Amino acid sequence: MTTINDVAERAGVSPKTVSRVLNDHDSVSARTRDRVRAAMKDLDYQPNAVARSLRARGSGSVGVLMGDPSGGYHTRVHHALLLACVETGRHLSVDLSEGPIPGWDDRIRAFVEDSGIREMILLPPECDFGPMKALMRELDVRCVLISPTTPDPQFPAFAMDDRAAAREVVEHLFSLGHTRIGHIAGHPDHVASTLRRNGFFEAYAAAGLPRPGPELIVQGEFTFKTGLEAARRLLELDEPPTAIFAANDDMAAATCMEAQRRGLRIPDDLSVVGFDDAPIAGVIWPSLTTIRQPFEQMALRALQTLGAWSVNEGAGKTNTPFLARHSLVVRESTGPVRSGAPPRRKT
Amino acid sequence: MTTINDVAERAGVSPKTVSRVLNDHDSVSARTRDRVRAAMKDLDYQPNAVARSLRARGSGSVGVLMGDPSGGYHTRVHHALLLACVETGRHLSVDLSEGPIPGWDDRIRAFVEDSGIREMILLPPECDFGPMKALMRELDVRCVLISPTTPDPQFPAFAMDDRAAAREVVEHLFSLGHTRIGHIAGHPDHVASTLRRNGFFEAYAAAGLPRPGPELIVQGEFTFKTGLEAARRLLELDEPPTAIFAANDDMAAATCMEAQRRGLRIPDDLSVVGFDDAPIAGVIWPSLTTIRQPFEQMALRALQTLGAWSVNEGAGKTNTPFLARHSLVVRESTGPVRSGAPPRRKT
DNA sequence: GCCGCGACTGATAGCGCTAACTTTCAATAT
DNA sequence: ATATTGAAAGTTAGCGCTATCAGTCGCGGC
Repeated sequence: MTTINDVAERAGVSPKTVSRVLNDHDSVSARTRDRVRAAMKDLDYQPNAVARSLRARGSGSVGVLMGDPSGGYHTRVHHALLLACVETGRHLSVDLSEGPIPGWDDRIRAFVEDSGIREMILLPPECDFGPMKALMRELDVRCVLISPTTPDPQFPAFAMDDRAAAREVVEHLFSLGHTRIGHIAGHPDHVASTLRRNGFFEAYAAAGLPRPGPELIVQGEFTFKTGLEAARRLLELDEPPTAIFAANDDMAAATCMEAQRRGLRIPDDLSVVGFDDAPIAGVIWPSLTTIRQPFEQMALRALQTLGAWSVNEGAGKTNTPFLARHSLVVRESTGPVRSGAPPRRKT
Repeated sequence: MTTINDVAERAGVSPKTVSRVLNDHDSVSARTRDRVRAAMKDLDYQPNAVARSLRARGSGSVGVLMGDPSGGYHTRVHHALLLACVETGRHLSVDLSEGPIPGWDDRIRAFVEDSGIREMILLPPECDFGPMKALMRELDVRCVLISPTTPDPQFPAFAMDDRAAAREVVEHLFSLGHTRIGHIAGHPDHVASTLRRNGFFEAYAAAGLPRPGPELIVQGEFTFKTGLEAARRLLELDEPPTAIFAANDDMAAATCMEAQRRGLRIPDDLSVVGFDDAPIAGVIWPSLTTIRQPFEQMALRALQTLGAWSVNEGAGKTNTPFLARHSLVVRESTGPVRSGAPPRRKT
């Protein structure tokens, strides 16, 4: 292993000067700098990040806490974070978060100290957990929040605009001629559910159409099973909707399955839209029209914010999260409303 | 921040003695040890892992490379690894692996050196990538392989017994009275596909039943879409199978959807079995009977092997991977064969 | 011609921890 | 009682890097 001393010796300068070159510090004459650079290249020198961390009291890694990945949400954020880390030249340290079980704080403390973490990304649900945020402040770890339920003036936050996205979904369906649209709402405990439902209504209001009746709004819980039941209720209405907007992809997939079980063809007899662009959306048949959450953008902005922290201490901390730009992904599950013959029904 | 010196001073001993207590080294008298322990507790002392890493030339973190998570495979391994890390008191550093693009080796090198990684888990497809393994040896990083296609005598490997698992699936179906079973094979490039199909045949041989004809074996590619097409071909046979064993859960889910579209009820008219216990398996309706891959066990054994490396240098390196114990998860998609009326068909 | 100034560089001392070596000292052997 | 142990503790010297402070050197102003 070549050290800074080897480089110094070869370049005929002191180690400190090499260090200066490494960090673009102070004033180093062009000639010396070139000589040092050459020596580094000759010796194939790689600065030892661990030694640096010791001095600097903190590695260049960002920490992130991951919970149960089955929802797919964490997985996608995780991937986006990895991409963002590549972009910003960092590395990612991951620890398991198992909720506020006894001793959770000691584990986090150990995680932060062992990994030399000075920056952390907090995802749901940790980003809304007060004691966690307090611990971060105590450990003097810079934090950003991703999709918090309630923003915190102490930390910058990044989220997407659920309301606007839902509105776009409905406008897309309007443009295909649908006006009788059912909505399968998400779990009542999640703000996202409310925002998406509000967006749904808002689109109607903006288009000057009458607000859909309560029979067209069915409560789900983000799961496939509740989606199945909700779809059943919508499709058994005397006047069933020609399109269904589910608050996530699992429920949308369930809707497709239930509809197909009843002999309806998608999108000819029924259009279906999901939300999230979860893996299932691209994989089932017909593939789902859905909203792609802008994970990549949120992750990149989050890391950039952390990087710029020292420069403008406290900038970006605000009550309103930065809203990243989502996109509507139109796939096979939506099509023009079939005028004329009403959808075949089959009990 | 309290250091080892603070503890030493408080306990009235030298720093080295504190270090000895910390690492259970050498001989320290019980009285001194207790005194040091007390001092550590009093001062709420946490050893600085970064400083340790500097001396020890390597942190306590394990590295893992993650690719595209959409298949769900990486996600589940990742979660299992986190659990195993908690168990073995380690931390996980993750980097993105984007295949052999130019400069991949420099990135890996930087990852290993920046994070002070001396241990690494190689997942598919990296675990079969020769240059990657060569780089690991060059960097003197201890590696274990998870589910390699071809084992490598240089590194311990952990996998599951695909053949035996497939056989169990078929035996489960036998026990429900099914004898005419269709198989949707996986992507021909994956060994797992071959192993699972071999297990399928083996069960017939072991039961003394005639080997199923070629019309009952349909090639898929592990995707939902190919599963749909394969299921269609099986269900349109003149004498359709009463059960279908798909080589993964996506294709099994597709089979369910296709069957339901044709008016077949699951499991009354058709039993379906998947493989992997992917998230989709528990989420769709009916939930899938499937094989649970023993990720947790593989991950734990992998980390334990890394931990025991120094003790018995080279132990565990063998040509045959350690086979972790899978399990058959019986859910709602399998049931006894309906004797009497043949399944209703609907074109 | 000497002083002082600024640009550049080097010696030194750690960051917190541990390995190798040395010292201390009580218990035993002679 | 003295030599001989060896367990128990301390001393010293770094791991690789960087901050502090103290130089060195050339150059213009008085």
